Amino acid sequence: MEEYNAKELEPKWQTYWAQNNFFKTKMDKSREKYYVLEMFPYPSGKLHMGHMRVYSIGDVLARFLKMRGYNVLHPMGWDAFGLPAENAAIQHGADPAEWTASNIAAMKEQQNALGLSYDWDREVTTCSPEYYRWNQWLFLLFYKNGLVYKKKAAVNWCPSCNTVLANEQVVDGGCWRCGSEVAWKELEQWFLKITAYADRLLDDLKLLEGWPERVKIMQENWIGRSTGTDIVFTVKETGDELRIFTTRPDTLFGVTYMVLAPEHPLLDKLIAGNPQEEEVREFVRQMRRESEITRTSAETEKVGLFTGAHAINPANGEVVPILVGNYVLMSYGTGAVMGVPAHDQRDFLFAQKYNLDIRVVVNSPEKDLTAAPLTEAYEGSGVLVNSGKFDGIPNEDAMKAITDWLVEQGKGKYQVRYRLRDWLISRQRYWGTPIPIIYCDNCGPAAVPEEDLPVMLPVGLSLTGRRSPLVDSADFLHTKCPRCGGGARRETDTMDTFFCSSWYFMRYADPKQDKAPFSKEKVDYWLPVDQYIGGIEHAVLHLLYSRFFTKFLYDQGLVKFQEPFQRLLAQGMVYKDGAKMSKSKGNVVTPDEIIDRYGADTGRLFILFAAPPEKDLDWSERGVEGCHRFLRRVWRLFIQNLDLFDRVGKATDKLPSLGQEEKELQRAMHAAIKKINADIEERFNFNTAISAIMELVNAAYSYFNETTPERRESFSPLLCRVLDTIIILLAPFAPHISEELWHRCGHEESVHQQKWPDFDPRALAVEEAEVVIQVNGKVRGRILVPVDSTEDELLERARSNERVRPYLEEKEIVKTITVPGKLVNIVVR
RNA sequence: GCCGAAGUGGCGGAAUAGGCAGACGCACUUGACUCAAAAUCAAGCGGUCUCUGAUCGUGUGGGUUCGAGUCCCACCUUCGGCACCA
Repeated sequence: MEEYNAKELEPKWQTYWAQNNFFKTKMDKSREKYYVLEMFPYPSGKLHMGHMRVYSIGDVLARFLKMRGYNVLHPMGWDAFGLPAENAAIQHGADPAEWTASNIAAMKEQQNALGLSYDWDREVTTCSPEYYRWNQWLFLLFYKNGLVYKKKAAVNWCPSCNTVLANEQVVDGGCWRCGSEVAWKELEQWFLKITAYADRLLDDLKLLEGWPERVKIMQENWIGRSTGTDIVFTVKETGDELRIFTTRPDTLFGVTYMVLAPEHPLLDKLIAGNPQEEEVREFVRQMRRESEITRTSAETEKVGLFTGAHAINPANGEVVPILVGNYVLMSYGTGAVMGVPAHDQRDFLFAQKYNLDIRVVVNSPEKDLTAAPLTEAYEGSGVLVNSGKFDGIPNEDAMKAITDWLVEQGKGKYQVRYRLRDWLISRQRYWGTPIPIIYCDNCGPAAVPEEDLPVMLPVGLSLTGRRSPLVDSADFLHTKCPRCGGGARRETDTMDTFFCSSWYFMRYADPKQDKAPFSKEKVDYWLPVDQYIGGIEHAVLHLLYSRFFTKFLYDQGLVKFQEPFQRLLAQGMVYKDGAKMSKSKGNVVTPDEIIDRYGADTGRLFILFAAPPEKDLDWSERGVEGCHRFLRRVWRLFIQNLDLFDRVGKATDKLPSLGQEEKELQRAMHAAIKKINADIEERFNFNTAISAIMELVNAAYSYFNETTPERRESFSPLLCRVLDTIIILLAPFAPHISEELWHRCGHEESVHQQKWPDFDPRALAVEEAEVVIQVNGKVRGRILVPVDSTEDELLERARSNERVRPYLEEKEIVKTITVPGKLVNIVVR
């Protein structure tokens, strides 16, 4: 018998699909669309198992939905700007553009070898001028709307990548890409005002019903909204206003000191001429050397220094010392805080250390806190004391009462603050989208006029690794001022690559458009993405930025949707031997190896069968072999029974009425269809969908073992239907073997163009069902009963069952519970 | 410390609305075929015991219920996120 040979048949069908333009997608307003998207990769040149997993998931969905009748958009592209290309250039003298292009070609070949159903006509490559031109266009749109600004700020600097990083790109104090410890640098940088959208980014998380809860919570934490009050204190010595933010305005009368961030603008003036001046200056210098990350880590001890100045509490006129402290951040709130040691544990420890006053202003309902010195801060609720006219008010009410009172006097206002900071988008690197800004000594910074876009990234520069070659490229640097026409120079910073990936999913709708980023009509039809699939590592990077872009484009009237991704699937990681695959551990298995040894179908099947998509997966060579064995088993089932298919059409009209075995097989088929539909559509549980196909194949084998060839021949139309259905059900998971067997069975057109089957509830209906009999909740017997039995009949049969009877003897039946068609429970005493 | 997810056979995992715990697969055991092996096919496969049956069993301890892997309370362990955000 002919053996299953994946190596031979897989390339054959890949070519067939490509030549017949199987995966080309056209806009068709008469049909319902479905947009399936996997996060596009960085073209590193090599596909790893994580890629294989995410693409396999997406491909099953795309193929399944296509067979369900949707007009499916399933594109692929390249997040092609970024550091590795540039580093390869520095280390091996490669040309970043060529290096990237050859990596793309290599990866695309691997993707095609996996049998992925992409519409390659829509391929998007972010490092091509046709794409990054629209990055620049969008940058200018943000700029015109006041959402891009340049400011000098202390920013995260990765010494190894030689560039700045956004807050989201600092992970545990290190660079997200290379892990190097991030330093602190004062630089003038471009920022995107994502904080202007903080509220909407937070509130609209509620709309994302198809997102995993954990991702939404991560974004919520990252945005970190707190509502409170801004309160204005007065500096006693200078009369300056000192503004702080607090979420506990009810404790205002308990303030015993104030603390400023080392970078606070008032500090210089406050210490001038004081005995503490030099000491404070030294402290500030020291703080500026440390990054915000190390300075504010939980392990770092709080340090404070008296400035010599004092503040006047607007509530009671009290004079309290002003300190400077390492733990106060200039980048959050106003860069200054009030200290209430009695009601904040951090303040309490700080006050103990520096011997500052501790005054109770919220009394505990359980214990009078004013009686003895506190041993820890009281952060709970209670009634106000030592708070003038607010004494006796519950502290929750006092928050509003005190704030209202401050507002009346012009000493405060309600305020909402966020942990989220503006997105730093400039990078001091070469391989990225040039920021379209021109600096003129006479006119200042100016936007590059739209008709001059794209600002081309020059090629053929030599890269030294010391600094961006754009800085040294006279051709690039020197230009004319768009306002006065005089000599001017270009911005040499490029954009963070996350800028590119924040809208690429819209470009797929209209990838060749050269008048705009995309045509409204096409984006209106295809977007939003119905199902997005990717790694959890982008929970607050790409996924937050893309939501921000979408909301901005919505405000500009360019798109009609406010959220880019309807449903999100965060797929788990691929492990082997309990550890992440890595070269150093020597536990790497590559998609290439698997395709070579077993074929793409086996690899896809294993990766989908071994675990549900959102869970981590442990790679198992034995498991892969098991899946390969299953495909061979399917292969044999068909190849050995091809003669059945020859008879189709001849005997259809005189099919004898079905025997018990045929009915069972038919029921097994409909049960499998029902389960698989639910598993794919509602739950993404591909692992159980595949096990349902296995069960159906097992049922078919059982039938073939139990019946004679003559009998099978007389039922061949039914058997053909069952076998056809097996191929169709298998097609999204293992597309090549399915196509091969489909054609071998005598079909002309592709299996992937078949209509997906629906189950027939009538075929699923059974005449008799097995019912479990319990006595006091324990299974004591099973009976086969007609499904239309009444409750009384059921009970009677249960009671008289010989296995059950002994448990009922000399007992009183207290109660019975029946679940129709399933179970009877008799409660006895 | 705070927030979240998870904990089921030797292993990956299943049990979708509180109703037969362990589907499907792997590994293993036995048998058939074979000179033999591989492949394939068939059967078995949670623990314990007095083994045609009984009993225990879903991280631990309690609870709700006729009935709990599933719901509630407390705890343990593992993983992930946040971590002086005022």
